[in-house]
Amino acid sequence: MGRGRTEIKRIENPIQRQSTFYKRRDGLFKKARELSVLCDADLLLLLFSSSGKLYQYHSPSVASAKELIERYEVAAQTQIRGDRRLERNAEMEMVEKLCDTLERELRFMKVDEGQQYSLPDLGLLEHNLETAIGKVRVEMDRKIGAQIHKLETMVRDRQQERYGLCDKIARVQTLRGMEADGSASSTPGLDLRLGLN
Amino acid sequence: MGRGRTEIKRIENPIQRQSTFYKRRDGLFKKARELSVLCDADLLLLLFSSSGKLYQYHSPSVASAKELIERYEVAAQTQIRGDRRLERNAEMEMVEKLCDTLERELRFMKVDEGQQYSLPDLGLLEHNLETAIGKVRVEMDRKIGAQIHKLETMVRDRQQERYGLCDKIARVQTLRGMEADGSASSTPGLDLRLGLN
DNA sequence: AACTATTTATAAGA
DNA sequence: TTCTTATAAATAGTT
Repeated sequence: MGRGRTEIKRIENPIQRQSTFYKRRDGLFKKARELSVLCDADLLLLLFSSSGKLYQYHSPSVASAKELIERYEVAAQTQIRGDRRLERNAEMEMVEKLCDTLERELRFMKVDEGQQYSLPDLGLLEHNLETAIGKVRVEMDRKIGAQIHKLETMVRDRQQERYGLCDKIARVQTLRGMEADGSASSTPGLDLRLGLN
Repeated sequence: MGRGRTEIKRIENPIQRQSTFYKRRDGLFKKARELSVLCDADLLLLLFSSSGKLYQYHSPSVASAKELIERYEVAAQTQIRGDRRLERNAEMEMVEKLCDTLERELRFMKVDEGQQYSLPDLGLLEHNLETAIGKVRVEMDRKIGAQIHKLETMVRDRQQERYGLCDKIARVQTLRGMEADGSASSTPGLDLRLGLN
């Protein structure tokens, strides 16, 4: 649109890129709103400009972006059924499938007034459901463990970096002798800048 | 665009709504791609049709929707700083802030060759970081606990429903006498339909 | 799915 | 930024 055909590739001129970003961002948000209203669809649009600033839009029908993200996470798992990474989410999926099936079975039984299935069958269902939940718990523990491990690694890395610097400082101080003794116990400026109290 | 001005309100005719949904969805995705390429922006578009089907688009520059969602969660917290629900995520934010600050401090020290801060200050940083991580762990445990509780409630509800049905079955069987004795131990049809083995 | 008459978006210019 | 305008692009109604 506009004067002259536009090639779709990165705009190198930063002024022009910024201008185009504003115009097309507004256009995209408008189109998003129209689609959600016209077709009764829920939608979330997260947009990070090249400078890292966040712009977001979500359809008025949903309360928050978080709500749609949660819905997405459920739906995405269903969508990748058959994918190779399925294994990682197999337990979660199994619980969902089980609940669905159970619901369907129970509905069916209600219609037929208990003539179809025996108590042992129901017991089997119950047992399988409990097994699945056990697996979900193990998986959750595993994931939490991984996250904690990641954090610990992060801290360790920082510590190592710090120790390296401490060595440097010590060497510098040794070279200079012991003229600066009272200044080592507290540096309020740092505390203030860190804002930790 | 198109013949006749379009009012932006829900299309009541389902056929027309569906048709419009497809056309505008394609248009929106195209615009999204163009914006991300032209302006070097990262974006994520989650779209749920009125029937609940998920469509998604994310700019080629990011590996997955999950990646952008995580980035969003960080950015959104910064955005709602001052909001009341801040408290719930205070620990997470604190760790991030700490890491940022630490990085900045360390960079500064490198430039000034260890003349600015003492070892005790660095020890304080280290201690604070460890405290923050402890808090993060507690929060993670709390969240996991809540999820497990939710699942347990779900299972309990299902069990109650089942037990109610079992009573019904028992009553029906009692009324009929004991003519059906061999059929209670296994019902392969159910197993097959459940697909649990 | 395709076709077009129109409306709408926007690139360039001011 | 913001507005204006010439023109490209999207799409509503239709087949």
